[in-house]
Amino acid sequence: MGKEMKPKIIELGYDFPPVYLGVLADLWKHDGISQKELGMSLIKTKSSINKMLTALEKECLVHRERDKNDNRTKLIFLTQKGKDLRSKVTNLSSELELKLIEDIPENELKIAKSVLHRLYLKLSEKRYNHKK
Amino acid sequence: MGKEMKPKIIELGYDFPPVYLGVLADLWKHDGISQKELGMSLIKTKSSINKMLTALEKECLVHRERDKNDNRTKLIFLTQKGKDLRSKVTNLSSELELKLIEDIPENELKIAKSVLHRLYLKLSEKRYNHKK
DNA sequence: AATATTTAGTTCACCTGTGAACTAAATTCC
DNA sequence: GGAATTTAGTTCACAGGTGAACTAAATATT
Repeated sequence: MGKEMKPKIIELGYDFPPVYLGVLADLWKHDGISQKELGMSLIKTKSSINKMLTALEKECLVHRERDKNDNRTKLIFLTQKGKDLRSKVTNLSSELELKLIEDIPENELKIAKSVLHRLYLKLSEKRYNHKK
Repeated sequence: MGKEMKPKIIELGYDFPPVYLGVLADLWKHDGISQKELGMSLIKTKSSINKMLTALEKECLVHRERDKNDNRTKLIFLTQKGKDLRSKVTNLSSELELKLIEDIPENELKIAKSVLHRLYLKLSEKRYNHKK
């Protein structure tokens, strides 16, 4: 899917790895969340999130602001450009997703997602135990 | 799963990335296949396969031989060490897999696998079309 | 038979993601 | 209220995977 989206990102005048769209997608849902929260929802480490944000900041799509209630955390906000990108990208990506899943029955998709989610939970739990 | 297996690989006296076990698993099924075939079955590019084999060769687990029928292709064979590793590793990994999928109903697993497979096919087909 | 195309493998520079070590702020606990 | 611990974020070196350019062998084309 990245291979599909990359040229479209370029067409829009930007240049960042397609996966980073996940960050924007998250922010389109809830603007002003912390890097920690981003990491949890995208299942990425803090170093990854950091790298992504640095790149998106360079493209002037997001910016970081210190949280006044907790000076350790930084809240991530969309710039106007970042907000404007939403409609263009969501069209493209939902089109792609539709083509991708068009002939897979909905209930099978649901089961597949839930199985993957359970595997994910098991593995993270396991990891956690080992760290102790 | 890599995180689980890594220390066990070390314990066995080897040192290579856990994903590379996939190569060995393939060879345990069919010894003497080409790099091309390995790439297809593991869904890896030829450069990846090359890197993996170079590492496994260094650990004296596999070796490459020119194919007498076609001098371009190299066939990959397990060394004695490579063969010996089989029982130790398959125990470990099937144990891990069992723990992982123990409480996921078999039919759901089957559906999940088939959904993923269909997604994979769709995406590769799409890529192929674009390349033309 | 000579040339062009395709195919298998190698090499290399690069991309994304991460762990580990670090800084600085907040919280916990005597 | 001061020391120890925890937490959020940054930095950096490295890991695994890949595309692109290459070599050499095989196959197709004429």
